[in-house]
Amino acid sequence: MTELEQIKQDYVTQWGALGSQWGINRTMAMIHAHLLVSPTALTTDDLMEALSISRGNANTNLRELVSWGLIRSVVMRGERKDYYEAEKDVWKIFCIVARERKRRETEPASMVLQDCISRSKSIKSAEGKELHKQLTSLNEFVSLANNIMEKVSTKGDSTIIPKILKVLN
Amino acid sequence: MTELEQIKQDYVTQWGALGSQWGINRTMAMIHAHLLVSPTALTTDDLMEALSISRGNANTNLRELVSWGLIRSVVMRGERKDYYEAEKDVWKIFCIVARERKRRETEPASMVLQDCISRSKSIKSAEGKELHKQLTSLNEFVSLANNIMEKVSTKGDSTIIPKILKVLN
DNA sequence: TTGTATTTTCAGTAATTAATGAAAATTAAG
DNA sequence: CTTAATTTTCATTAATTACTGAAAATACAA
Repeated sequence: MTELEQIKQDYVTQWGALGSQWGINRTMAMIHAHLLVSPTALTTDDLMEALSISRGNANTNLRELVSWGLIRSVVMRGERKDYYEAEKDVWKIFCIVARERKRRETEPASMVLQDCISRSKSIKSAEGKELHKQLTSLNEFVSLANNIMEKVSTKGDSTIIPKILKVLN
Repeated sequence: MTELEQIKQDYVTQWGALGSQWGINRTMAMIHAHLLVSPTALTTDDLMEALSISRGNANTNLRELVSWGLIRSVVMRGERKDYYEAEKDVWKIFCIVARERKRRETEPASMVLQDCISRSKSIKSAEGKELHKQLTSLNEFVSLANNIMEKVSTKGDSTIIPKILKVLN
């Protein structure tokens, strides 16, 4: 194994280990990492061999990555196998992650809160009013995060971030 | 069970179910949700009873929530039991979440990338140069997210968010 | 200091998620 | 249309995470 291959393998392995901190499974993170640094689109067989995983596992996680929008299927003329490549533009990755975070985290949370807020609205007791107030306050935070991610993920302009950083400084 | 109690229970249960999407376990999310809407600080026994969980489970998750900074232990005069309360200021919650996301997600990811970037720097092949380039690009994205979360979590001023939203619009 | 209250720990169990590998289903080439 | 390549599915197993409950450790009151 060359130094290059060792570096690549370490990167993919460690990236995979971090996956579970991000709420995705290790294999999905490893596949993504591998495709991110691959100069060419790869087949299921390529990935099975590179990562020592089963065909079923590869298939499941490739489909999940496609649903995230982080990778796409590529048609290769003259080939019957599906090829996959990763989205490599870091700005686009950023938007995808923000969008998916919104979809999987802040939107469902806000829906739960809104339901409980509307149900608690008509409760007259002091305790009920306090619950209503607290849930409303919490929903403001969640909606705010939702709003920020919505805006970030729909901005087609990578110059937006320097502007945000300017405000922060 | 009153309507109020039903709403509270639904909120806690559903919040708990969302926890696994956020990378925390269901019980930890439920404890946090319960403390967030509790008018008073609560004991381990209170939580055990309210959420039907074991003492060991309660202890483990309370300690984890304390390490996140989302709850704190409260000294009650004349009481031997530990009481816990949640941080209820939504702006502070926002900062805590940003800080912990940074600590658990973007910082470790950036460390992995930086290590691999420095190791790939001396590789002369075209493939090595391409790997170096792609890892560097990816690290820019991760460092950017890191930077934003650093700034957000250390700003002691809740007026910063309207400014960010203004830039986004 | 003793006894009891309280918290923490941890061996073992339970629950959930991830993965395998072979069969079923689908697709494409001849 | 047939055959083979390829992908998807799914029953089962494996791995990982979460939880229990009792014992150990710690803290506090008398």
